Amino acid sequence: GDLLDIDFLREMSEKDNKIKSLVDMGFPEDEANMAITRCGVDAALTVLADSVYASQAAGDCHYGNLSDYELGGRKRARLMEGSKKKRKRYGGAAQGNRRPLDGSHEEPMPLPNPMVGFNLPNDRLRSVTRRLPQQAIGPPFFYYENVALAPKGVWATISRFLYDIEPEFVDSKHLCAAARKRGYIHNLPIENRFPLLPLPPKTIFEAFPHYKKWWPSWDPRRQLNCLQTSMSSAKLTERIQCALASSGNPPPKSVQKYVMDECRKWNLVWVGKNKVAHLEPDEVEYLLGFPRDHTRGVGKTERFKSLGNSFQVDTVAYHLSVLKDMYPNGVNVLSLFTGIGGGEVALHRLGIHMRTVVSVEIGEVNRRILRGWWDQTQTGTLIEIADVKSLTDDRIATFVRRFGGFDLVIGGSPCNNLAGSNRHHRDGLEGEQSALFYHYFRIVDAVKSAMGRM
DNA sequence: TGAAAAATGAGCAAAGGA
DNA sequence: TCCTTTGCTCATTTTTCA
Repeated sequence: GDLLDIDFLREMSEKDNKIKSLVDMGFPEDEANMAITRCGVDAALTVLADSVYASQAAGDCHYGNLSDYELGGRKRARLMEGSKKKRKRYGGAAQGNRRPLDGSHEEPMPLPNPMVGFNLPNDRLRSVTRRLPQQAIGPPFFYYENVALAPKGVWATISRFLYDIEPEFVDSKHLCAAARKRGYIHNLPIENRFPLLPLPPKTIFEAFPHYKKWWPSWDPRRQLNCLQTSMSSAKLTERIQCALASSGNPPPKSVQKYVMDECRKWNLVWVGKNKVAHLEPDEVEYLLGFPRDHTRGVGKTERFKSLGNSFQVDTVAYHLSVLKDMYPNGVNVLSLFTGIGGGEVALHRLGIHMRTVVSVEIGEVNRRILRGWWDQTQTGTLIEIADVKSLTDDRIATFVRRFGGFDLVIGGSPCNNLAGSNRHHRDGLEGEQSALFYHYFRIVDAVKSAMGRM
């Protein structure tokens, strides 16, 4: 009796959680409920989401808020088709299978080595050609970004929702002095890209010549690791200084290993005899391609957090450069999860005029930073929205009518639940913040269909 | 082919400071 | 009191190396 009750309660709370997640993804509650009834409470969220779409495509959702989720006839067929095709290709279990179709059952998405994307500046040799799937071709152009090293299956799911486009994985260490392994899914042409000038320094010493003075010969680093959202404490600097001071020169291998491990983990640089320190905010701004003092005026910790979450501007600008010739009169941009405006800075540095930017960003500090930069550098219109969930399909249609459509939908959705350094809630694409990816998809699709009606 | 090393947009509670 | 900083958490995946 007790066991049964516990099982029952577990199932109920599991069901509540799944419904909440699906609602967070932008599905109506009753359709989420139906999908769970069809597929079972243990089905993975991706399966449930597919099921809702398949059901909508089949036209059997005679209830619920149709207007928000209405899809054109062609698109319905496409979504259902894609759903079937994928199920076959991935050899996944049919809906209703009690075993969840989680990442472990997805087709692997191998990361390229070296991680150079489709091509790099001044490297025509390695350039590849690609054919976009028919349903991926714009308008609008869109550009999506997230961490490359996500849990298994995440990129397969993201790619499946974003019209089966193959991700472009790029490590920004090929364009600047710091690593940044990211995946980009976009429907932009990849021929005739050009980089921002001047080309950024690609080594630590080129970026910060004065560090050469104290750099020991046994520290082989020439580039930095990924710039993250938090910095090491002063105590670590002290511990390293003590360890080095109480050993010879050069220090024994064991001390070298301890120091190098910490230096790599925290991106420490040599600023004095036996003295390492973390980077300063203006150095991170520089490495990421932002103008000096872009994030100035907020607390140091806030600056590191916002910068750690942002684009590497040179990398993104290289991909966006193809827009310059296409839009000599400027672009209308829908910017989701804008952060401190890496995409906007990239367009500006490319010399692409932004007539309008509709920006969605939850962080008040980030909105303030973007507004400050915009008012100083731009002549176009900036509309700031806080919550992606409040950007309904109706509002999107209104914006599309008002501005004559969006030329670019750009954004990187939250990586909190995907990032390797998250020890607490690395729950994948279904995690609380990372599930906002589904809003990115919803909004791109809403822009697509609103523009199709123009 | 396997084990070990390295890398990674993080998050929490508690201490510290204005 | 509220906000910022610090120490600790020890996961997952890919790459390197024997």
